[in-house]
Amino acid sequence: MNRFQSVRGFNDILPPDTALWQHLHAVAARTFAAYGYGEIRLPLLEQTALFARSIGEVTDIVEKEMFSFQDREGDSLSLRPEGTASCVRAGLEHGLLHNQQQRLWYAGPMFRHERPQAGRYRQFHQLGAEVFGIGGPEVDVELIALSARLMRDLGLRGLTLELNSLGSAEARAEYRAALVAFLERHESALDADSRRRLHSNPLRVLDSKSPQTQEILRDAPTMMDALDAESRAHFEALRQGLSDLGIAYAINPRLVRGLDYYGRTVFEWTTDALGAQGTVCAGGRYDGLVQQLGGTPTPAVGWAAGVERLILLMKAQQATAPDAAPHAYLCALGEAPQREALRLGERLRDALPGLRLLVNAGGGKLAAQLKRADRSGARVALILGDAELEAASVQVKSLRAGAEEANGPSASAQQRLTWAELPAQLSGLLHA
RNA sequence: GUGGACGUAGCUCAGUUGGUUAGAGUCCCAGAUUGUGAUUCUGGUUGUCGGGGGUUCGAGUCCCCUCGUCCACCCCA
Repeated sequence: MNRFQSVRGFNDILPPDTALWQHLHAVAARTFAAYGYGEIRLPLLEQTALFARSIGEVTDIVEKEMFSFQDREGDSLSLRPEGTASCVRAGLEHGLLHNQQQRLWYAGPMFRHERPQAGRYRQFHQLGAEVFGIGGPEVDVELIALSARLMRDLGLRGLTLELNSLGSAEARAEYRAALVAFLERHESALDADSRRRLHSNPLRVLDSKSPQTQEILRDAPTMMDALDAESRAHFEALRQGLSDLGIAYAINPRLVRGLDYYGRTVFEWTTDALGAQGTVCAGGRYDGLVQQLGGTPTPAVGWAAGVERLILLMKAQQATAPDAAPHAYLCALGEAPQREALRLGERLRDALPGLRLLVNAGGGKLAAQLKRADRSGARVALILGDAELEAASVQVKSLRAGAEEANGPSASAQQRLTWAELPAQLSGLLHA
């Protein structure tokens, strides 16, 4: 028997995990709304050239990680590896960026052909925010504050905010030259990966994990020292703004980005609870990208968070999602009661919006039904047999007797109610 | 892409130096007890031992290939 398997790195998300995902999205939507951000929904497929132009031709993402293919017309298309490029493209295409300020957020799957690992998948999900048309450091502060609130409201703890500035394009070019000159003097002592990056993407040498390379970097020039006056002022204002809001941060002069479009502010929320995939949310300023994609110069900042990693952290820290178990479980004994149970169920749902009612559809003995009711997490079982049907009533039996049992053998509460009395009794469950 | 560990019932795992018909717990189902759900007892279902090939009289166990998971590198959210 040759059963199908899901494609490597493309995962199913099942209950009860989906409850965590729903909770995360609900909290995110609420948080973005609290800051006046509008949701933008973008396609999964774009022209390959869009990503090559925005992310950078020589980045690993574009060189070897995109799912690219030719469609029937021979156009080269790619599944999006990130959201910012599409967001800018859509903004330009619909005039959203024309002399305007925009606060946008998005959520959805992204695709990168990497070797899967915990917290790293080929289809993964990001939650992102982008602000266009505001160049001042206050927006950087706002975006970081938003991300901080989001993670706090998800119940996450122990995250570190790292901060750096990559300066203006000119300052960065000068710094890059200085860094390359420095590293070339120590080239023979660098690890192989760093030697390879020395000429393709020298800034990435800064976050090399090789201890030997980090040793050499101790004496390397830093971007901080090379900052242009304007970027320096921007960075100072950002630091001040974060302090004003009581948001703690650590300056990490080695913090760089893998995507080419970033400049000035860059930041990352990291954790040590997730092994090698410790970055949970990252972003920065990318004032040059809109122009690079054919628009007029437009300042922009944004960040993206890895949903799988947030979920992993929520689980590790036992963050809880709101209880989604049914409030009540309706057991029906026999044919006529079973038909009536479906009708009664509809009436109860009409009467009590928000009620989570599971009607047993499988039939079976009462003992078995009660067992299922118990397992479902419901707080009460409603029992409908022929006798009850006759009297237009049900027996209401409370489950979840764990607390009672601790206090000794108490007969669990059971009472008989008419259908008319039910809604009033059950409404208490909605607010318990 | 590189290196390493690991794949045995739905889940967690045991399976001795290769040796009959592959096991436990849990879950699920049925029955008994019970107060109609917990508990207890009895019985039952479930596996091409990830897949393919090889060595052998004989492979879950050894070898090769392959797929998958995990860890680190790499990359990044």
